[in-house]
Amino acid sequence: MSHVVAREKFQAYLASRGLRVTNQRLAIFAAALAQTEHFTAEQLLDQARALDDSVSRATVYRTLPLMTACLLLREVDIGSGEKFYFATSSGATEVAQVVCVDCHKISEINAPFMEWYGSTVALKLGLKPIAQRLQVSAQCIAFHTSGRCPHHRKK
Amino acid sequence: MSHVVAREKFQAYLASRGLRVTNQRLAIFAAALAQTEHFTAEQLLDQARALDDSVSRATVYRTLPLMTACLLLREVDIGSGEKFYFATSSGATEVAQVVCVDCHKISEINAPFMEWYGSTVALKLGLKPIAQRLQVSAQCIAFHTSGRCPHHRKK
DNA sequence: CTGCCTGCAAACTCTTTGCACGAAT
DNA sequence: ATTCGTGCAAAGAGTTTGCAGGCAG
Repeated sequence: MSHVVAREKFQAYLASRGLRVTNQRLAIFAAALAQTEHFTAEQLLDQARALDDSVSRATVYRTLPLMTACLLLREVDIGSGEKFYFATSSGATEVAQVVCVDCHKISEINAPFMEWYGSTVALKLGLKPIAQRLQVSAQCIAFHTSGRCPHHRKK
Repeated sequence: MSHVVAREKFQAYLASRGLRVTNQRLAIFAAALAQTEHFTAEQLLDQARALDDSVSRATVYRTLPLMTACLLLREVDIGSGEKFYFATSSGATEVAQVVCVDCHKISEINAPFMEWYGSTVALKLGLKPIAQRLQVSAQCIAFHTSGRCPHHRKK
């Protein structure tokens, strides 16, 4: 989805809810879409401040739910204490995450029959499936052989 | 796995690590295995205190990793802020969780090909798969039709 | 103008940790 | 005796929220 189309989608969502289009929300939106990897609220705050230094942490936390609600962002919780976010790419509706146990880098992959699986299994239990998530923990081959991961992060 | 077998497994694990078998650890162990649903650290603290009122919150948090390390408990993170635990039932190695979006009740189901899926997908990316988790969010049928869920929890 | 938005800082939740006492081996 | 375990309370991390002033519509 192009940046322009995404921005229209965001503004349309705000308008439909009677919410205002502020500079802070636009800066956070732009920073979020500019990321090439999964990011945390704190990382987004840094990036958004580079565009508009008046952006506060509170507004980032208040804007993230808006962007996930209109499907511009996907929230990913890998159980590490902090949540990650990533721009919803083109039409990929069924994705799973692969998390490197060493550097914690998150990759997304298509997971074709995940939805079918959730439906089958939930219906068997008398439930109406809403969503499903699949996460795979793995080691980079590089890490497995050399003991070091090429994408090491600080934390 | 019977209670007795499980306790032997726990004690063997402690012994193998040079850790001591204390009344508090045994109370926490017994309380954990007595649960019929997924539980939080706080709920376990209450139950363990019913068996031994000297058990502290810190010891619960220090004992949970021991019980998960020796595979007596499974840790389940549904992204709600707090972690849940559940006794590892008989031989079920491949399980997925179904979480009711209304009451947040967690059910476990067999997920036969989950491991195969993780392996396939991770290898395709040049990764060595370690573990995978699949979670399905769903509505109880009762909730879907009547708007109320039979297992409503307070929080 | 009106009422939603914002930044700030304090509050909150869950979990971890430092310390001095206590108990298992 | 030694050494590990424990309770307590404070610290920590991430996120949410109350409030008074600010800005979009």
